[in-house]
Amino acid sequence: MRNGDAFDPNCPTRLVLDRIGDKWTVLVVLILKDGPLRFTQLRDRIGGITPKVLTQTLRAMARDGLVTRQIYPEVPPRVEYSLTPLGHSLQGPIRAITDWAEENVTEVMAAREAALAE
Amino acid sequence: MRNGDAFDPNCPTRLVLDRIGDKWTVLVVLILKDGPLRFTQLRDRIGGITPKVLTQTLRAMARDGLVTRQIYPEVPPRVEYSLTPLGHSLQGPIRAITDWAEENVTEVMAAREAALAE
DNA sequence: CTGTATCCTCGCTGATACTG
DNA sequence: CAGTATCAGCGAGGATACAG
Repeated sequence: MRNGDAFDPNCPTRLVLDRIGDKWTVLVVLILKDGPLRFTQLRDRIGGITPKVLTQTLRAMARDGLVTRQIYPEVPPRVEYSLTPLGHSLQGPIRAITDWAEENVTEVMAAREAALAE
Repeated sequence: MRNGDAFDPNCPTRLVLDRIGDKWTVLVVLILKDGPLRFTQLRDRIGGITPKVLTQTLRAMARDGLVTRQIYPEVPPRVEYSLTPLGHSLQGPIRAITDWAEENVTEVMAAREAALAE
């Protein structure tokens, strides 16, 4: 099972890995962690993301129960996205990664330099 | 900086995220954690990976200092791959993810079911 | 404001075959 | 045994324009 976890798309590990591997998803989690934001706010904060891709990302996250989509029937229309408790809990694993990254980035970069020198 | 971490390819977080998002890299770490293996052994254990992709994965990991490539000048040739201490330490973040996945998979799956029902 | 609808390109993956 | 070479195909992702 440990061996097969990348081949079964239904494997929990694979599932989470695919989401965490997506840079937009990680960014959304980090940006939404302080409170709900509207579509345009998200877009501006992230910067460089097209509306299509942002929509895709948010839809996927909503499907998986990571964010909720709150629609206010006003004019002009307003939609707010916020993290669910599940989405908030994702910060744990993400933190583990960013911490590791900050701790070891110098070593990784050094390895790359060394590889280039060859 | 927290906002920009996905756009700068040199950002440590982005760097690690890209590697962890790659299913083959994660598998290699998990499989090599008990000791060195040869190219063919890795291929057989992983199953379903082509030599080209396995080579690409191992080269990338070697560049980043995650694995070492030990060549024994024998006939027939023998090459062993093993995790560096840095590679071993990657198990921490990976564990954080797999743990989260196993803990929350039911909730995620439930959210998906609910989304489908709509 | 909050998205959809197209189109297009690019990189990655896998299949297959071949070499030192 | 341990790769390299080559090619084809697919799908994600971005640019742009438009709609409710």
